[in-house]
Amino acid sequence: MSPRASPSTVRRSPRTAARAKAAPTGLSIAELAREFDITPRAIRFYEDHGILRPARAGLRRIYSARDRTRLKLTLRGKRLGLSLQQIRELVDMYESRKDAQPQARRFLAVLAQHRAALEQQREDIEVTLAEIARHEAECRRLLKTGES
Amino acid sequence: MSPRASPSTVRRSPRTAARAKAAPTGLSIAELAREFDITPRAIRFYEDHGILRPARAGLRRIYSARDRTRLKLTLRGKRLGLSLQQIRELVDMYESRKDAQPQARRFLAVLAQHRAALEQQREDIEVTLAEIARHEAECRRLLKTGES
DNA sequence: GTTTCGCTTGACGCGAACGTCAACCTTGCC
DNA sequence: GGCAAGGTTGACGTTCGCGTCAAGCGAAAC
Repeated sequence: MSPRASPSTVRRSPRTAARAKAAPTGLSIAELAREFDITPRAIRFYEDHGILRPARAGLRRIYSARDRTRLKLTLRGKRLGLSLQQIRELVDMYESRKDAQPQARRFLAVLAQHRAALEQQREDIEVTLAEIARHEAECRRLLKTGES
Repeated sequence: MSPRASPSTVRRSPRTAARAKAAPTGLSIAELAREFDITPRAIRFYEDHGILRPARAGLRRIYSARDRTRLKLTLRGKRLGLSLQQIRELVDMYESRKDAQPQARRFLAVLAQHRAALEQQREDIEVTLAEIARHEAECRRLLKTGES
């Protein structure tokens, strides 16, 4: 495990801490990057693709709790193999008002698709884990019989 | 769902069928491609990266049942987000003799790593599926209350 | 005032995983 | 012999997801 900084352990440099006195809720890009163990470049890249829309103080980006949540969802999506486009669709929907009927119906359709994909993936994982278990057992058996 | 050909439904063109009379076990690249719903180019690409090593009849590639298995593992690995390098490592190990102790130990280490990754991924999937269920319920609730 | 730190916007580079196109070679049928 | 179907090897193009400079800016520290 790489030493990831927990949310409560976001290191602020002296400079940054001083500057953020009046806004304890907003994170700088570097702080956010450290918290999730990614590079600022990646975060800007996600913004370029419409996934994040941080507030600005002049030019500098300020990340809210909402942005943090979206980023968290983004990284989980990546671990599951989704493309940034798909991720954008999903997080947009998660936050969209679902009170309009056509929106809600479309939402349900997309959710159903993703659910199907995820269930397929879970199946793949179960099968692979079972295979791994078999190989591990076989391996250990061979190691034992081979010993003195 | 796209109309995938089942293994028992591998269409052979008249020409190909005639040519394969004497070797019912070997598949041509196009046949294999159809069976798994990928392009021949992809299959050759996997060969370039050491994942497949089909026999040859002259220049033409002939795929055995073993090759089919490796390809199947490959595609499952891809669905799980593995790189072709990782996939090669895995399928090589799956087929390697595990009777030599150092090999077996290394094998166990790699397996443990992959298992950890897969378990993390399964966790991600469970969480996401739960979220999806919540959103679906919410959505349907809103649709109902909104109706007449 | 100037240096420094953290950040900004381009712009180009890159590896992975193929798609696509060109040119050529066999095999088998007419 | 001729022709088409299927296959072969390059070689270059493309998309995705960033990495890596380069040049500049604004606020703080000296």
